[in-house]
Amino acid sequence: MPTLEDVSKRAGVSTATASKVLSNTPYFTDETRQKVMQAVKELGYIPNLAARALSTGKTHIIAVVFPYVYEAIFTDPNVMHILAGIETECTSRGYNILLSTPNLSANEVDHHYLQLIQSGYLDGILAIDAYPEASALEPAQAKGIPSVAIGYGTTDHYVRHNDRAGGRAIGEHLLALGHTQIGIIDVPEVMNYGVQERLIGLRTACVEANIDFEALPIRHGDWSTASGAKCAAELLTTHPDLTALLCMNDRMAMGAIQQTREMGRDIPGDLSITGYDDIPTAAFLVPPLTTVSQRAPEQGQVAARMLFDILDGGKPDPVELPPQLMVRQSSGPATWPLNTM
Amino acid sequence: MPTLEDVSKRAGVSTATASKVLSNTPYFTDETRQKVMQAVKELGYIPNLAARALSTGKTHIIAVVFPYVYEAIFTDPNVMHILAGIETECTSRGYNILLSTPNLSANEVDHHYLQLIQSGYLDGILAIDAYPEASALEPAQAKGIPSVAIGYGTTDHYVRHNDRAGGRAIGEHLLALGHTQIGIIDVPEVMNYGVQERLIGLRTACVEANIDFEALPIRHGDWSTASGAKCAAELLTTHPDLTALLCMNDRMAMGAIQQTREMGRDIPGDLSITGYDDIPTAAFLVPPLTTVSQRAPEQGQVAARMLFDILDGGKPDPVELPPQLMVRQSSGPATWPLNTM
DNA sequence: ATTTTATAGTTAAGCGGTTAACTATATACT
DNA sequence: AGTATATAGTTAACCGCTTAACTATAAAAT
Repeated sequence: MPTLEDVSKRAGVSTATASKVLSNTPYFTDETRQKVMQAVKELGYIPNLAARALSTGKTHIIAVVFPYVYEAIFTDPNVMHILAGIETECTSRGYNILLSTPNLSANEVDHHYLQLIQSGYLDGILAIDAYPEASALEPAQAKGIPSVAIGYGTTDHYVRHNDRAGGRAIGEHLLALGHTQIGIIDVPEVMNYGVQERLIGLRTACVEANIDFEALPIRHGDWSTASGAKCAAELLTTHPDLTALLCMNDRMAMGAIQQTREMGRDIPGDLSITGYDDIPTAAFLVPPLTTVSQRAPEQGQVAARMLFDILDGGKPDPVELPPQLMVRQSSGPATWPLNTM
Repeated sequence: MPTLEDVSKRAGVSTATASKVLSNTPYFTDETRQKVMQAVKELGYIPNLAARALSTGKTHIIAVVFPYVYEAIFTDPNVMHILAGIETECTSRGYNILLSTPNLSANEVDHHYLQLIQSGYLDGILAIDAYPEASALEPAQAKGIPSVAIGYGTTDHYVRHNDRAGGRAIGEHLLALGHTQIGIIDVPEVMNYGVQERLIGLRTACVEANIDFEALPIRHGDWSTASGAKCAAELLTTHPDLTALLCMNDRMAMGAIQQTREMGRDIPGDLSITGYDDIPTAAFLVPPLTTVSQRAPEQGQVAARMLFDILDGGKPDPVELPPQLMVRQSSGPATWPLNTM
């Protein structure tokens, strides 16, 4: 691997000149520039990033951190879409992405992760923080490393989906269609902070429509399709008068759809079903699923931009992305009195 | 940020001693070790990785490369599972993962990617190579950077799913159930090399069972659920005598299942449907989908181990992971003569 | 008593860039 | 003519860590 010294020797200049020419510093004759460039080309010179990093203190690496708070995070469509958004932005800026998956679930903090953060290897950090309590960014902030949280972190800088508005939007949608008997399929409180926010938004929508939110039947799944089917079965059996099922993610909604059809009820004729997330499959289900998009790729992009802004010395304000209601065919007007079996 | 020099001063030793103590070099008194460790702890010293990298030539970073050969690669469950497998192995060895998504689709090679490869920032490369023609590893190999391909690359070192055996296995499964009229839903040749291999395996199974493979009706989808439904509709309309649909991925199989039910036919009573990949949802579909697992996490893990073996000076042999047939309820005995609508 | 060997530590030379500080010349300004 | 300024390039220190080569002492071997 040729070094800057090789280049400078071949070009007949000092390493300082070679270095400066390569970084487009002014005050060099075209001739000198040509000589250096020529040498670079002939030798196939590529700067050594470790040396540059040591010298400048900048690595052009940013870490994307997603804590192992739950299994299968690598296949969570939301998380991966966020990652895709980050990737787009970073690549276009010439930054590299380093993946880190610290184990925050244990009592002790992940040692390897702490080392990495303080190693000077990272120009900045983007963390997917699901809860304020288990923030991956606290140690980073303590060390003054520029960082942006995606979700419910405790940093000054964050971008998140407005779950409260999302819950309210989907609620208002169903209420506007005349639904008053709505069954809810969510997940246990500990599994997601955003879901709690959505429930608050949903309650607001109910209050404004004079519906008793507390009276709505609710079941806790675990995000999986299977649990959605199970919860739907329970809800429809114990509350045959329900005209809608509101699910906190699309996969559980898929399960609910299957289960509902299994029980011989038409969607949306007899029952409306809504999801959350707008996963790619949602639009292709039969019937296509009414859901809420969290605009995950945008979250990633916005977070990355925010981080670059900080690196440039800016002080960007937090961003709350409004939800995007995707009305499709799985929700329709409430039919009342219900045409039960 | 405290440096080694700070540590050595505080401990009253030379930086060499401090450095060696930290790397467990022999020939030091316990007293000296204690002094150094004490200083490290008091100062909260963390080695600067850029400096270490410059000095040792090792960064402990390996790049995971997935070319942008098709859209939505970040949500391809197989790719993400491979990534998860890699992550597990790398984390346990104290290596960091740098994500790279070069654009190989254009005529020119990705410049940023080439720079990265030759920058000395990478100890090794793991690439997901879908085709021998568009290998992300060629430039890396040219520079002598340790690299392992996952899929159909051109490197000495690779790990791949045995698609041929997989195609054969799923074929033999259907044939053993008595199916002879099998409709195939695959994707255009250019979209995936592995699929071509599966078809070869399938043909072998047919030949051995005295079935004319060439006569089997086939439709090309695009991996999506919607395309699966469309192809299924076409096949079942033009060939009402089909008793099975063999799909080249699970998502198309999902579409096929929906479409088939829409058309009033029972699965597996009237028609067997199989997928490929064994995505997480596959087991929870109604009916649960018979499919083939590519064992993606294992591919990732094996590839990572292989790379570490190379880094340790080894010369590991390529690995072909045998397919894992997941027989579930979407496939059953062929019923003949067919009970058509 | 002298040479080996093992133990315990230090000095200083890299690794490959960047950049502040400096030198040197040509041009422009009083 | 003398000073300021713009232009063009060099020297050498520095970033923080590793490690080969060296010094120095004590214990073991000859």
